[in-house]
Amino acid sequence: MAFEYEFPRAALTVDCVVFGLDDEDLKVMLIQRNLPPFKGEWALPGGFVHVDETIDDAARRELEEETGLSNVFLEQLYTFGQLGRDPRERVVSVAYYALVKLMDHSVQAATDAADAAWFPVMDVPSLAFDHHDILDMALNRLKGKVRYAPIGFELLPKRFTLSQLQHVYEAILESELDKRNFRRKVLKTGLVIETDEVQKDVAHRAARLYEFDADRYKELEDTGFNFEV
Amino acid sequence: MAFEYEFPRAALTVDCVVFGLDDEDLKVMLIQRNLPPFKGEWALPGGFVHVDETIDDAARRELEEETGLSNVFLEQLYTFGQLGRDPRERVVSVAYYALVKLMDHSVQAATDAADAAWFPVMDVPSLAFDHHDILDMALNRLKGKVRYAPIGFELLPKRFTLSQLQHVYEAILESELDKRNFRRKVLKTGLVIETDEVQKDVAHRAARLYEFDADRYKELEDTGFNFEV
DNA sequence: CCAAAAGTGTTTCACGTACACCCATGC
DNA sequence: GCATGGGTGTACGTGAAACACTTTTGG
Repeated sequence: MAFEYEFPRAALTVDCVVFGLDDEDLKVMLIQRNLPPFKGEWALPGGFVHVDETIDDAARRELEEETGLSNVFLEQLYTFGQLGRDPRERVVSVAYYALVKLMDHSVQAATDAADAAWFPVMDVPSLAFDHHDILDMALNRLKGKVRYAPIGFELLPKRFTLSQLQHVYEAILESELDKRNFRRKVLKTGLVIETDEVQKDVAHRAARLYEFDADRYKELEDTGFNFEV
Repeated sequence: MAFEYEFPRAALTVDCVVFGLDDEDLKVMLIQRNLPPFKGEWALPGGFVHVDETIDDAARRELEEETGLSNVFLEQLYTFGQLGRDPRERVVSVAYYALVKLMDHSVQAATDAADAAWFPVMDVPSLAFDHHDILDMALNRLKGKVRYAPIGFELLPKRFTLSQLQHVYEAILESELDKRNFRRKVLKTGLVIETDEVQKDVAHRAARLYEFDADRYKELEDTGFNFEV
């Protein structure tokens, strides 16, 4: 007990909503708490912000510590400061959401922490604290942002088929899209480049693989451009 | 010095970017600091979050204390936690942006705090802390959000002319809009209702006054609707 | 040869956009 | 009567949406 202040201070934490796409389902990573409060319940990964690290750094550190994930898309979501959201004391939490490429690393590798697991976002268990509110807001942000920013790619491996990309959008937006219209629209943006590689080991006609052209997106962004799906 | 913690804690503050529309210009309210650090420089209104109030409440309280404004549109913007953003110690600030109806209360009434003043957003003085970053982000948020949410009305009195509404959009988006197309599009949303009142004391043909239909917006919102201008 | 997903064009309709003139009012 | 902003309609082109069949590959 060595740090003293003139006025009482809230504790500052980060919580991360980590999304991944597994087959057709949008999933979120949860960890089972092994400490009170809410011991044994599922919660978003997160923890305290150190006084000598930025909030972004804290989010990345906690993510790596608790789930082994690094080098992921991570963006600040909202700061939750309701009274009583933590039963112990006043805790203000800066929430982030992350998008990870589940198809690269298998789900296994990403969840070797025994108490971490992926849940379909449409079927999550009861959550600790106000983490349901945080998850809801993250889902809404994702649904909104995916329509005007090219973040869908963050859920896919570097090379992907257009059908995979379409499934990303369908999973996030919870609606079916027309294949021909989707392909035409995506290709017209000029932001996906065709490679000369095709799928392997599939029991049907192999689809062509594409890559997202991040450089071109940066150019277009400057000239006031809007990715739209 | 009565409050002790096991680990050092950041101080938590709120900062408010208050927008108003004065004639044709989008303006932001700044206050001149009378305490170090940055004494004498302009800054966003803000202050410390009390341990027993929510962050939203803190923002409203600071806004009222420092500028006399209450009952305004207020929304959380982003949380700024860079190291060194406050030279004294680690301070994390939750930024908000507010939209006020400048035409109701005259500018005078809103700025009777002697050290508060409105500046055109395109011509603000040098600001304390990282407040330029906060202002930039607030402007970008406003530009984005005004396109899909009916928040432009928050800058106008309850009853307004369609030309006033158009000026709101032109000021925020920094572009000129076609009068006929704008009126058609706005009226087609069904979210502005014609009153039987017209302007008074104008040196030309008096324009009809309209009101925003908040009830109808709530209905439409539920059925998945998007205000678009 | 069958199953499974890849890949491909056209038509239709709604909406965005560009554009110019008369009207009402106060001074 | 003139200056000032209020108010109105149409034509054109682009883009969104709906829609079905052939192709390729592995088993």
